Amino acid sequence: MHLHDTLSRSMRAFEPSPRGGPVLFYSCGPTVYDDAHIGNFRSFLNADMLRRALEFLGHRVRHVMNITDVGHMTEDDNADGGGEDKMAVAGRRIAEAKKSGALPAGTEIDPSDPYAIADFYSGRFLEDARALGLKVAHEAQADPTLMPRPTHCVPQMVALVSRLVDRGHAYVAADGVVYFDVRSFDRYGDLSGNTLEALREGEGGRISAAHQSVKRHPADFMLWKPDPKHIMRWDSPWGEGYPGWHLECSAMAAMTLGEEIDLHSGGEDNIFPHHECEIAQSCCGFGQPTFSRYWFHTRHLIVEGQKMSKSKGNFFTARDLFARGISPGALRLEIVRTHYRLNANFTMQGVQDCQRQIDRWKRAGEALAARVGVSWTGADDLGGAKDAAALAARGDATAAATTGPFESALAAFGDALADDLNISKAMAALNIAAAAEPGGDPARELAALTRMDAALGVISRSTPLASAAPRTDGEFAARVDGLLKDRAAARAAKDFAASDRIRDELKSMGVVVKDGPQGATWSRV
RNA sequence: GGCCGGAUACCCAAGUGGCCUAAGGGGACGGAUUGCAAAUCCGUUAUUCGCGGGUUCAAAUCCCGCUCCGGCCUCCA
Repeated sequence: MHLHDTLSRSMRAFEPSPRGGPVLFYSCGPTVYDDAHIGNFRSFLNADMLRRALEFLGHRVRHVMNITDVGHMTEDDNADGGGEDKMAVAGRRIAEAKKSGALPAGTEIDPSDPYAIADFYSGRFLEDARALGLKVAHEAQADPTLMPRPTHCVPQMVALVSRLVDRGHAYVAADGVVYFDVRSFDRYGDLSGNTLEALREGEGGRISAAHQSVKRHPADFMLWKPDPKHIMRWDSPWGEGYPGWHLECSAMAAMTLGEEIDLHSGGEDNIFPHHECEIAQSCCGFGQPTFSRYWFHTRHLIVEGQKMSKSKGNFFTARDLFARGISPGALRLEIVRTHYRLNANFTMQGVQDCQRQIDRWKRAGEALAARVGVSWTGADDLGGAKDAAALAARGDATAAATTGPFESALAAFGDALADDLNISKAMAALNIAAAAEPGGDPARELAALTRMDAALGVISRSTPLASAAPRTDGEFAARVDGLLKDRAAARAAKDFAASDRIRDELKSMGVVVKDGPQGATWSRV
């Protein structure tokens, strides 16, 4: 596999580490003080796609994604943690929602308890993530260590700060805050291309002189801030307080994967300062020359050609879209199909395109499954490869001479994924197979399709969630059935005017009728 | 101001020197099917790759300039 590596700014062949074992992959996950939006999910889903692509190509992967449950400051720009904790802000928002009755029924949450707020939103995040097929979120149900939380790792963070202080890479400033000394690490800036000189200029305009005075260098960043009044705080050798926001990932990556990892992913905005600081902390703290062997960053998502923002009305969380009846599979494909190093343009039209696309693949699979005599709903998130192997085993090995279109597509599909995760090209390979004259052994064909779907992760989630399901309570369904019966009678009597009138009436109820060989079926728009 | 990406048909999106008179999907249009629809199937849909120069036997692909869009420069996926 070839991957673009942010640190070397070049395409590099992905070589497994000589240490052996699975590929060690750490992804920066969400901060749970609000619902994750589709832009957040682009980064998480691209990480998931990379992981699935590696697995398709025969690697074993241990994927860890953190869930940040400490709030961090609204004015982290001060680098010493000014402003208000985001958990406190979220608490106020929840308190208001509670007052106005906007919270979902049955939600019991204490807005003044930051842990409760974090639990509330992390629960919702995990629901969304599992719906969208984030494999790590499924695995974490059996092994929670795969999705670590900083509040459970404070001792490790404190230990890391101690090591940095001991090794002379960190110091306690006059204000009692522990800072990382960026000039003690000569590779600081390598990832982002920033130089200490350029950072000193502070052209971002967010560095205030008052906060800089205590630091040895303006780019020095906070590791621990003593603050006995903070909403979330822990004991430490530097006083009761809270950790710096870059620290958690260095500590948790080391704790869950090791001091040197293979892959690290995040959104492009994480490159600086977050990942730059992680490298400094990890390399200096653990004495490793390399923190992550490859760096994978996803560009941002725009919506309908514009930057996503609440004021423009184009700000979507995953659950907003699920509630509108958009299937998780269609949302996943729309978010993931644009190459990860390009800005993706999310559109409602695109979601629809993706739904139709997935439906075609699904039909092709169902047709094959019918011939094999099995039921099939796409690859399972955890057992996709096993399912495919079992199906292939049912196949007729003696028919090896006639390879069908899906089996033939595997090579091109894999090559496309191996080419820096070229998903569009992989989709084209799959489409060419889906459009081809069916051939080969159906069980092996279905196995091939299942393998490709295990890499894309879309077919099994291509129907809307139950929460968005059409109203099918007895009264409504009985009314629809009654009208359909009338319509069937009218059609039998060739009274098509009456038949169309009833169809219009159903349409006004939000019901679309389809006449099939087995009679009419209906669905909600 | 500095640094970094991008611009391919109505939309999304591959293609990074000859196999490109540009993949794939959606849409639109035409046909089959249908009482009419829906769904499905078949066909058509960029001699051209933001604009202007240049290099080359050969450029969407390389170089220079310009325009526009996006990102980062201590909130952010």
